[in-house]
Amino acid sequence: MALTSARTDANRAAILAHIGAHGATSRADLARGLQLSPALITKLTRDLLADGFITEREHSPSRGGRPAQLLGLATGSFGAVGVKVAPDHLTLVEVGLGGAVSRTATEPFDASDRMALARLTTVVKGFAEGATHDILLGVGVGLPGNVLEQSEGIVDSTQLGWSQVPLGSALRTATGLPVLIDNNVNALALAESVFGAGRSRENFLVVTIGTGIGAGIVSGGAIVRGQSGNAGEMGHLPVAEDGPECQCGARGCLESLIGQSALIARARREGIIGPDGGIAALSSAAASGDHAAQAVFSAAGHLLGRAVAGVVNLLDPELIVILGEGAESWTHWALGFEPALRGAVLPRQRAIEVVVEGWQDDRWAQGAASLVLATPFDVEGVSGEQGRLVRERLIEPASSDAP
Amino acid sequence: MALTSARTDANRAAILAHIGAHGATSRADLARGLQLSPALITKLTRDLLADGFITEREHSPSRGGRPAQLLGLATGSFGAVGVKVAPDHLTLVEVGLGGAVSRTATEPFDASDRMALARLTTVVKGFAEGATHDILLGVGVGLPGNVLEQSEGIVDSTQLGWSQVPLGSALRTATGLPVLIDNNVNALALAESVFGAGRSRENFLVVTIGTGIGAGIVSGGAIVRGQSGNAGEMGHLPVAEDGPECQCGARGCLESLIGQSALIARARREGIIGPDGGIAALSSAAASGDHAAQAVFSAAGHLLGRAVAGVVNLLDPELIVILGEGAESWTHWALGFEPALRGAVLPRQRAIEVVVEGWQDDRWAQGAASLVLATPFDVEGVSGEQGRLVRERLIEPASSDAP
DNA sequence: TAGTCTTCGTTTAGTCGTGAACAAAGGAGT
DNA sequence: ACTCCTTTGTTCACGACTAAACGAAGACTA
Repeated sequence: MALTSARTDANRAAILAHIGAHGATSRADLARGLQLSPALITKLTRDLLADGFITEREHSPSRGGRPAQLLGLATGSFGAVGVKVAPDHLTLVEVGLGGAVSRTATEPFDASDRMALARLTTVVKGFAEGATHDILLGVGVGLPGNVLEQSEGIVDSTQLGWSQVPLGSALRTATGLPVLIDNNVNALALAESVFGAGRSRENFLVVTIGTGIGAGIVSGGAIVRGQSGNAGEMGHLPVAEDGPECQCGARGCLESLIGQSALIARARREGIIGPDGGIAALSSAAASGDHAAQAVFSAAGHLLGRAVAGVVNLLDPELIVILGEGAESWTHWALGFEPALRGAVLPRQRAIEVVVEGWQDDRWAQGAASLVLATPFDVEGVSGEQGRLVRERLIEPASSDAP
Repeated sequence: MALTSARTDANRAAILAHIGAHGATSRADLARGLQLSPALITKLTRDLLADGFITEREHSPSRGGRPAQLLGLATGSFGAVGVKVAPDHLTLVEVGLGGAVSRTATEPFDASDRMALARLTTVVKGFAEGATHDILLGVGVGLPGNVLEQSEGIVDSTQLGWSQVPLGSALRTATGLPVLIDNNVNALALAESVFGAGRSRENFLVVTIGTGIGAGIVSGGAIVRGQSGNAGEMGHLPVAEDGPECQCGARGCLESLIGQSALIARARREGIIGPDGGIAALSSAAASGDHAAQAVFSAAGHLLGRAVAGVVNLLDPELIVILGEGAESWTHWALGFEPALRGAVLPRQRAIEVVVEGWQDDRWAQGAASLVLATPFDVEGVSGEQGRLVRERLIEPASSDAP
């Protein structure tokens, strides 16, 4: 290893992450993309080349001047693990620096079990040990709940029935890797921001349709977390003055009207599905042309559209990304959603872009992994101690000293 | 002037601004407050002392160690002008670095007049010429509308009937000062963040009750502006499915139900005020005990409370500041607002702090002035070219070269 | 076939900022 | 009085970063 100081060099990490995210890049583009001087890029890339983290590739054709020499990541080097924690299963992925998924796994899981934490650490440890990348930068975890202490990774989640669970430290000792934990919608928003439809967008909204309705808010390029990390609770926007009582205690919350259980209840009441039928039955009924089933979705879409319109008016985003298990039946949601959104939004926003992402279950896990991959971009060390550890691994992977 | 390079030194400006905002400060506190090393503080304060911008004051009593030497601003130095533009009048203030108002003026104004721009520049120029501070750092303007180009200061405002008005360049040439323009609610939120109830708060909401309903959103210490600077349009949250048609074209917007004209219309319909009565009549009726008038306000408060609850659930702030001409009758609004807010908000937010600020008309103008005073804090040069000019004036006020 | 232009990358000299060690100035216990 | 502790402020050596000048390598022009 070069004799650079042992301290974390954020810019070295930023260069590697940039190349990982954008592919092979010239020094000049790095300087522009990272807002650093060409001089510094020269120095840092020289070190990175000497240390074997990057290699010189072909020259890109000249655009009128000296042709650029591309720099690519040394192959097979860095990866990260992402874990999605759901009440009844775990989804794990391994991704490369560019966000590409190289390996996935799904494991049964019971979050309410007494041994849930032990089970989780075992599964993650086993998965991490089979890594296809030389170096894992860390483990990202997304879960329906919020993180009380980022540094310690203590977690609260009503959906999982967890209270003050020291998930972070448990995973850290089990794997020996830095662990970053966040709300799953925030993780998804981050993934969209770095790799997805939100790339190079500074202000957008990620709306998730699952059992409930969630929102990830990206404003000015940063995820809006709020005071205690609970921002994004779109499901509890009050939309109907005298609506049904919601779990949260209030009346007329969005979720109490168009959450999964509300849709199922209505479908049962109207005899569209049997008294034991679930959301899958309702979806397939709609898919096979049942008008009543389609009406359930489009009515929900209408309400969602009006609610999203309000949020759009409030936050002025340039893009809405719609995602989640519920988006499977989006064609039918859209019938109500589109006119309601366009009709209730302020005139200048009438043409706002809406992207519906095809649903893959490992997407959430990929989002969790991007918690790790995005840390090098964190200027302000939002990710704290664990983020610093990730950056350190990016520079001195194995604490090896000799060259 | 010292032989420091002519380029803008953000940290010098930050030191001056910090002392201005917090009063005389020790070097050690500066280092902590500005997140700079004591070594750098020593160097920079030495220069600032030599240049006569700050002076050494008394020692503060020891707290167990060496007593701190306080540094204060050289008296009578820096100020800024704030202008609030309303359809029918202008409010101007001159404030010191700490935000204290030293001079105010109100001028009649007709925004729809052909000569409005000329009138505005004349008034501002005259006001700036009577400055009580040695050096004016710049002019801040708050108006109901949005700024298309910060650098050029081109302004759109439906409320003022302005389209693409080059307000910034006009004021700049008239006064020779840097000019910063922003939406008035954003300016207010900034003022709250720097000098008001939001000081040292990272996430809060400013709700304004005027002719319409506005919101300023501060998240992570920064003002949420959205893609095109139009964030904060809380008045157009859809709240009633089949509400009256709003100016914006949609149905059931919050503003169409509890905006000033809606309240007046209802009061007239119910005979609380005469067919020519305005909001003042309604307010005084409520103040003098008219139960029907009070009911109008509390019903509006109920709707506002539910809407704010939704925003609180969405953004997870720690504080709500309520402000505006309409807040005069807040005692009656509160009757509906408080239970609606506490009832519709998620349990963990039930005790969220609500601050109602006494109304002074020059508060908006003070907010506008804080656009200028806050620029030194801008790390990322959000305020752009004009912000840079403000910082330059903070360091080399009069372009004088000899010491 | 030069000459000019554009873009890329490197070198050099100097500025900005930090950590660490240290001097200064008081309080508190013995 | 003496020592120990805490906090303040300074000095010094060093790393991070940049601006500016320059060399390199192609395209375009005439």
